[in-house]
Amino acid sequence: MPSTKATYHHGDLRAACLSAAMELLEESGETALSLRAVARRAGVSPAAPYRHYADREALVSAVAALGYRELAQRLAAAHPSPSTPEQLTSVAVAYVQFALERPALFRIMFGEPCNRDNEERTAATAAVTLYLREIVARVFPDTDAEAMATATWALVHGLAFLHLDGKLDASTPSAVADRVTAAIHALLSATSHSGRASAVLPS
Amino acid sequence: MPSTKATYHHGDLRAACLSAAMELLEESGETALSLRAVARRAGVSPAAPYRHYADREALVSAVAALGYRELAQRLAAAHPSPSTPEQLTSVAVAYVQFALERPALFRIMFGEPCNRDNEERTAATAAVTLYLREIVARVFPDTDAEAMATATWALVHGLAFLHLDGKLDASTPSAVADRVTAAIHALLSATSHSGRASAVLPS
DNA sequence: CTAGAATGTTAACGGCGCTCACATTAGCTC
DNA sequence: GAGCTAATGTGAGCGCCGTTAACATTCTAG
Repeated sequence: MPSTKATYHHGDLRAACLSAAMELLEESGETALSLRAVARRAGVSPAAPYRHYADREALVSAVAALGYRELAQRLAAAHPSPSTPEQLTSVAVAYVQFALERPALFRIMFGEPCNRDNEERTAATAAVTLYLREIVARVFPDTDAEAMATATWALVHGLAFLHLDGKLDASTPSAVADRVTAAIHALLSATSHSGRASAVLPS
Repeated sequence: MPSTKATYHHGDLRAACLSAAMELLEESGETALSLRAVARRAGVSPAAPYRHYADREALVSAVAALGYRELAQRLAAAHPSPSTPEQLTSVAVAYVQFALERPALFRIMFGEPCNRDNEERTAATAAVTLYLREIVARVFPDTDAEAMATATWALVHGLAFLHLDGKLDASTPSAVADRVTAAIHALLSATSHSGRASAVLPS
């Protein structure tokens, strides 16, 4: 018998709402997250979550924060501490795959008009930023770390969104991986050739 | 007296809905587009738009398509036919500024789970894709045009979204422009293995 | 002129976010 | 343990939303 049930008080509804929300996001591919659905899933009345989350935005921010942590895990799993462009590329592929495998979560993390002053959320994104900057500084030691980190994040983030929106074909994971790799490679090799804009060098 | 009013039939409700939607998007910075609000703005009953749009998605797609056209105009205004990295950068800045000046529209264009098979929408994005590839092929003649076009679009698109979501500071337009420029230059001057990163672009 | 297509209105359904009054319980104090 | 208080749940209800169905008005073709 589950000790957390059959009682008027739920036990830990706050956490239960969070995992219910995660479940719903995994199941229903693209539909928006509804507080009432979360309450239903948690086996609780529609008003109950409001004891733990000020409003829908608060729940969404908590979900997003959790999403950032899971994304960080996923990236670290792709490569613990990349130090070459190839390794960085594998991290980039992992980023895009995360977005494609969990589109609803990714959209909540980045797609919604967000609450800037939610501390949990900003803290989680700050962690991602830091992690990324560290990696970039290691892979490209002789560049402006901040600008380079911004650029790579934006590049990868943009690739994720364009695939997510169907602007780029995302039918098979390997095709996506190839495209991401090709895009990064193209950008990184652009300079050596176009150091002077008018110089057309043989490839 | 306005000839288009005071009659039972509206005249051109389809177009009126579109422009009403645009107005609402400009006014209410970030709130979602509601079909009922559009109907109110057009001075018509809540059910009337359904004679011209199958559902909310259809209206949203039409708005998005119009947004793509306006974005294309805006990019062309930044530079009619860029052929150097600097000129391309100015187009990139225009892209990000468009996103920041019209966040609600931009979110509708890219942020919503979109209807892949809406022809108007796909046609408009195809136009953007083509335009971009053409530019990129001109600026970087000796690279794989498709990969490079994908990469630059993703980079710029990612920059736009990260600013939009507050992941990057977007308080002043000039700061944004500087960051975009710096990011692009950082990427273009980053050479992985072949070392020399200091070969910056001719200014 | 008239029939029917096109385009509008009104009313209604269910789902949503959210609030308020109320019920139940947990935990602290004595 | 008994009793008070705060925390946490329920239920009813508000207004908004998307959407549909039945009905009204107007345009247009024959």
